[in-house]
Amino acid sequence: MNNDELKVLRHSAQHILEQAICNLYPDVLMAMGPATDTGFYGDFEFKEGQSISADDFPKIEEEIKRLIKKNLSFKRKVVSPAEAREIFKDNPYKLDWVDLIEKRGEDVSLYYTMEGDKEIFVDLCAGPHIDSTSEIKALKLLSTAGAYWHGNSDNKMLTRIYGTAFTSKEDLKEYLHRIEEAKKRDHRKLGKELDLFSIDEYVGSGLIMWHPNLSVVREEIESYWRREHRRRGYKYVYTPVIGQSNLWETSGHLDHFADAMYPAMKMEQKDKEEKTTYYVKPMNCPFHVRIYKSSMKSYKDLPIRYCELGNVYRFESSGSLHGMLRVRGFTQDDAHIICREDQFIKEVNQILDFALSMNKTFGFDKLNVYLSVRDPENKEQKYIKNEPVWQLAEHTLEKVLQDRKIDYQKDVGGAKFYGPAIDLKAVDSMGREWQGTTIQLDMNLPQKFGMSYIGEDGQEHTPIMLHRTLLGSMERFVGTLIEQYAGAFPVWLTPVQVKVLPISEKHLDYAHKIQDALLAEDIRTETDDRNNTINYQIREAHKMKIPYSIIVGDKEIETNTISIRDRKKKMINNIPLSEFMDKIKKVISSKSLELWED
RNA sequence: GCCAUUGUGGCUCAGUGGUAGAGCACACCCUUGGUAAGGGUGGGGUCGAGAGUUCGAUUCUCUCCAAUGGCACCA
Repeated sequence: MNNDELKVLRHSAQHILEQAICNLYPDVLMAMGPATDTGFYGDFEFKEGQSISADDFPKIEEEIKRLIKKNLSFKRKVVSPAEAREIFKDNPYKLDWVDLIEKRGEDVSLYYTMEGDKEIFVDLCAGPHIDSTSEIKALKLLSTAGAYWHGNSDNKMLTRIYGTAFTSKEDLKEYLHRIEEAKKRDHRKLGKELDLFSIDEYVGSGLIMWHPNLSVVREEIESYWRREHRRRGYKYVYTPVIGQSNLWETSGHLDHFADAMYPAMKMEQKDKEEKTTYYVKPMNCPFHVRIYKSSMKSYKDLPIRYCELGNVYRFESSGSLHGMLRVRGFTQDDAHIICREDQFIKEVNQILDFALSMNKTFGFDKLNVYLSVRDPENKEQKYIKNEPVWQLAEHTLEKVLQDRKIDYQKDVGGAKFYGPAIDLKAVDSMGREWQGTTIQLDMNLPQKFGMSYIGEDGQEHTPIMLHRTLLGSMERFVGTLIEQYAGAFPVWLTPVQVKVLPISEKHLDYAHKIQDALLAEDIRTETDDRNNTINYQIREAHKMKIPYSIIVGDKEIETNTISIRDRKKKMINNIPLSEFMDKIKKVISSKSLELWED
């Protein structure tokens, strides 16, 4: 059965869910429910005071099974809007749908659930459906959630029930198994197990503390990042974490981004003369603009590429926080490129190349590409006004993608308040998307701050400005990286590259000798000098996903060699240290994703 | 922010209207062990915070905080 057929099956399963719910809870109002890539869901409005949770699933599943066993079929019937309104006169959600369908000029189709030739249930539905519910061999309800009607937070919140269905019990079992496996890769779980990071209630939600282990990973990424930027003509800058209110007024952040900013710090009590207000920065751009403006620029100076690992803080809504992937304080691998109009397309292409190569180094070779454009319904409040420039900007970015023949989707409403963007998103262990790379055209700051350069003609011109991040933020990127590798980092990134395990205490001196020799070559090495059995030490090293364990005992000392067991359980006995050293150095310098190079 | 669920030693989790337990981790002792847990002893928790009901609350109720799954937001 292919995916489309499976979707039809699940859509039919969803109808059965609705019917089961209506049988068990006669006062319920069904709103809507589609099939998804992995299952289906249904949105319901339960009677005031009535709620539903996973505890109710067995009862509902039993009712669903009872219905499925009847070998029900589905019958399509096209009716007039008026007829549909009569049938669903007590259900405002269905009436809402009828209005919508009528407005679109589509047929209003109903699907009757049939027991033999008896109509036992009806729903508004475009179809299609399976021939008989007997095709549904396995069905499971998975979770409940709240969801707004039409996805709009001004509307009422409904109760959503998620479930999935398959054509065989084995497929369902395999699916559930896959979810369990994916959960093991969760960076929050691995973050604890591998002692990588923590979020502390005392410090605050969404604020990450990087433990020593993960700090090593970050340090390696950052030095790689710096080197690559230097090679591509970027200049590093450092800017403050706070800035005065006039900076944020001019930039437009207080008009368009204030919701996400930490509240103002007012200094009037400290000094009655000076009533300055400061804000913690949610973005680095205004600072880079001020650096640009600190001196007169010629057309010959452009493009200028300022880059910074900039710490920004945003007060993200409590419900959106998620481990390291959505946080309130983060370090963007930010850069601003200020260029002439004739340089702009080339710069965008260079950034795209840079982003793809950077992501590839870390094993992200497939990322979902989005062109983020304005939401046409919400143009007025959400975005700065300048219709012709918006259109040109969106068109130009789209053309870059088209010329490169990159597959992309449009993210309508995904544009920043100051301009459209090209966004690359990675997928986490549970299939959720997280944006890393973003390339944004800024149509706001050059004008707002009066940025200029002197052209060949001796006149002042306004430059074009691009914002971009390649990794997104260190937090989000490393979070997805943990999941990508399931905690087993490639050797060049991994916190402890080698663990030396002495068989007994009398081999400790030799173990330290090996450790010192490796440390002298900048290979991150530790010795397990706790008084434990070798089995125990191996187990510990393996649990911590350390790439190479070096085991030393009498045999190794006698022959002046080492024995290795890697984290994939491969064993190499009694080789000279120098031989191993050559190999690991090669693996590190090539940033290999493997443990051994040929 | 909204809906639902959850919150017990560092971690994973059991448990009860009469102020708490297990395993792992940790400390000490014994053991000196060759490729995924050697043995013993011990320390450690105002049961997320506050209020209420009760003779008595970790257990019941309410509020708050945090986490989880979604939705909304953001990017």
